[in-house]
Amino acid sequence: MVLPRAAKTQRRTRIQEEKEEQILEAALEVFATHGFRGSTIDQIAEVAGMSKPNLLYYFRTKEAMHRALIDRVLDSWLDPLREFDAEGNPVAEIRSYIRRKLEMARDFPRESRLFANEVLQSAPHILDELRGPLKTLVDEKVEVIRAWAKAGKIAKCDPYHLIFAIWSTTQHYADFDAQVRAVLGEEHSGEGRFEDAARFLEQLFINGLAVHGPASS
Amino acid sequence: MVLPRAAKTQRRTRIQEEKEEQILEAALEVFATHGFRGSTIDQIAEVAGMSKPNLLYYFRTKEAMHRALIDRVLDSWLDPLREFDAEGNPVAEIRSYIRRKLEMARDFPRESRLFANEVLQSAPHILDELRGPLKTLVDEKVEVIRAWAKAGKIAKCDPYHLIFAIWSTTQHYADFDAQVRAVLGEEHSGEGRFEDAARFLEQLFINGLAVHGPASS
DNA sequence: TGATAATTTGACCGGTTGGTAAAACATTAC
DNA sequence: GTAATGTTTTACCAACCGGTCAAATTATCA
Repeated sequence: MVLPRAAKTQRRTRIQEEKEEQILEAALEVFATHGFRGSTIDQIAEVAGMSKPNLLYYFRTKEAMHRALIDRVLDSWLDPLREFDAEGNPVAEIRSYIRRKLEMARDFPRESRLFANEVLQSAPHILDELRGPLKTLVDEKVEVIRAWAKAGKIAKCDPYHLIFAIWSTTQHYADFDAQVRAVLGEEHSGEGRFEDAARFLEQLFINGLAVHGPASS
Repeated sequence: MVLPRAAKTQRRTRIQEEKEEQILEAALEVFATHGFRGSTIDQIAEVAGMSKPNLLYYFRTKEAMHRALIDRVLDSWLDPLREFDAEGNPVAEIRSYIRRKLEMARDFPRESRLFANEVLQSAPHILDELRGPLKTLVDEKVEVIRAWAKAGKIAKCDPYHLIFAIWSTTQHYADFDAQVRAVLGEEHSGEGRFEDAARFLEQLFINGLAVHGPASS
């Protein structure tokens, strides 16, 4: 036999697991930095520390690498939203959703940029995932938020745009890191900026969604 | 003579103006969609409706095209922030800044994506502009916001992160349009989504920045 | 009109890119 | 040990890419 990926549902070798892991790690690095079209197999091979044909032994095409990477990363990327709990306290839920998203931007910026590159270029490879699993999950959480607003626990608002706002503000620190650093200057670009961002965003969203009843006091 | 760009400060031909315009329009389309590395001169030539060597007659390299495009677009891109007026009413100023940014995302999404692509890939071609003119302008407006907060006209907050939040939430609708459409579904993806977004964002930022003094009312 | 300069094109070049073929090498199973 | 299988490498290819060149074409203007 010569093609491991053709193996008929056979269990994979230890070497296969290790190498595929190595390759996907390198692919994440490169795809996140240059986008799909801007990345070359040679680049990925160099980062992975192996030859190009060796890479192509494990993934038959550049697209296969990209696909495998997306499949692996997408699920964990949606986890923070999944944890969004209908039973919890609305304010606390929103606050901790922002926290989790911001932590992901800090700890997994490459994953964020991988998707950002895709979506920015019209999502040619992940449109189905966006229209399917992502939309389904969002629709579900939108209903939760809508119920909270109806019950007067948070201000009435368009839940879709609330979710977009949380996504964009938090992922901004991963996707547009270069701009954030340039504007803040090197002196404020330490890890402390994530704490500052968290404080600001919590203030913004918590106050922004607080119920301002007709009778203040 | 053979190279128009070498013309010693001579006034440009009508044809030169027209063709350079045509080329930059096409370059915007292509660069915004595929990023610098992902774009090819042939692509731009095809969109511009002329041959590749003809393009290279007006811009000697792909980088020169990109640079010319950035120079032309950057200035107008910063206009909304420039209009931010220290003398105005804080709430009204912030509200109309959000409006203007959202209108730009709606009316000039390609310009937004051009920069997004650059910044996402570590801003290799515009880092100087970010660290120079952009930072200077932001620093200036940060002082305005800080003064407003000190005067008790808006809530105390980190002005840098406020600006980041406005940038990210508004540009989201241009840069991640594919995702927004996928999540909203085709039925809510009409132009009306910008009105919904404007309503939500104004509510979020105005309430989020309202002063909640110890004595309300 | 004709001379001159500006513009456009087709043919081409060297380097890169995604991907292949086949043989060399390593590992595992018996 | 050895045969079968799994892995890696060297050499290679055709297509594409950024860019050049010289010739052909068109616009300008005396």
